[in-house]
Amino acid sequence: MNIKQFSELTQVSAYTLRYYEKIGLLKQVSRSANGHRSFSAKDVDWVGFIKRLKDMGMELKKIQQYADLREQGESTSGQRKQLLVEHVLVVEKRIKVEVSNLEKIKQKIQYYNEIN
Amino acid sequence: MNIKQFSELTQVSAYTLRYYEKIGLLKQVSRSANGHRSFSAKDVDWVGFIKRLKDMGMELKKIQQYADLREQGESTSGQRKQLLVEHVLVVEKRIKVEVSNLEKIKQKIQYYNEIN
DNA sequence: TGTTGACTTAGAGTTAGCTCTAAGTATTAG
DNA sequence: CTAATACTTAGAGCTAACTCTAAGTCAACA
Repeated sequence: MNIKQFSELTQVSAYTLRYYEKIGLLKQVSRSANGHRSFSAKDVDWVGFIKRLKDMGMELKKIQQYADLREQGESTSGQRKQLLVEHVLVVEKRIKVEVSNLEKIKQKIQYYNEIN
Repeated sequence: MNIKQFSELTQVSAYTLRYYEKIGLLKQVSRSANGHRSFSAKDVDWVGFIKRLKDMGMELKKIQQYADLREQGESTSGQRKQLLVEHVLVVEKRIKVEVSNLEKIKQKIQYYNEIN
């Protein structure tokens, strides 16, 4: 699959895909005879996972660490798990803050309702 | 209260406070005889509110709109309420996504637990 | 009296994460 | 054969939200 098709499938722009490769998020992307990138189904999964981590607010640098570990093979699965466990804690904390912010803002809205 | 004291109280740097004034988040900050900014208790509340909106992921541009309405007086309270109501929906949606992301990532962690 | 330190302004620099441009090569369609 | 299209690279440009610098004013203290 060339970069255009892959871009459409993953909903990540070709610019961004090249950038991800440059910063080490996408490793060893294979090339066809003419030197063009050739993406696999595995790459689709991996980019999907990157997107999820990003959506959870993980910085690209952290994701890159995960990518490095992943490249080193099975022996690093404990470390990768650890990265995820830590980030889960971050997100759980964040959700709590968001819920509490919501409460406060809803009180303010309630106040606006009362003055009208 | 001068900018240094206000900065410490609100935990917002003096740089950022001047920037907020420049982009219209802080309106009509009063000045003392020597031309220095002089902040009030009301300003403390307002910056606290800005911080909460920011923490809820509201962009400074949106907060600026709120600040504009606020400056125009009581007659705009309906519009300000509307801004908040809309943002509450955004945050509620976001929380749902985060909860679902958490679930997926926890499954992955579970998988890591099983292979060890 | 001089120097320290808090303030003022306009505008430049920083960071993350893209997004785009320029210049060039290779394949495909008419 | 020519034109359009898809790709390649290095590196510049963009946006949000700061963060800092430079140059200057002014009050207080030794």
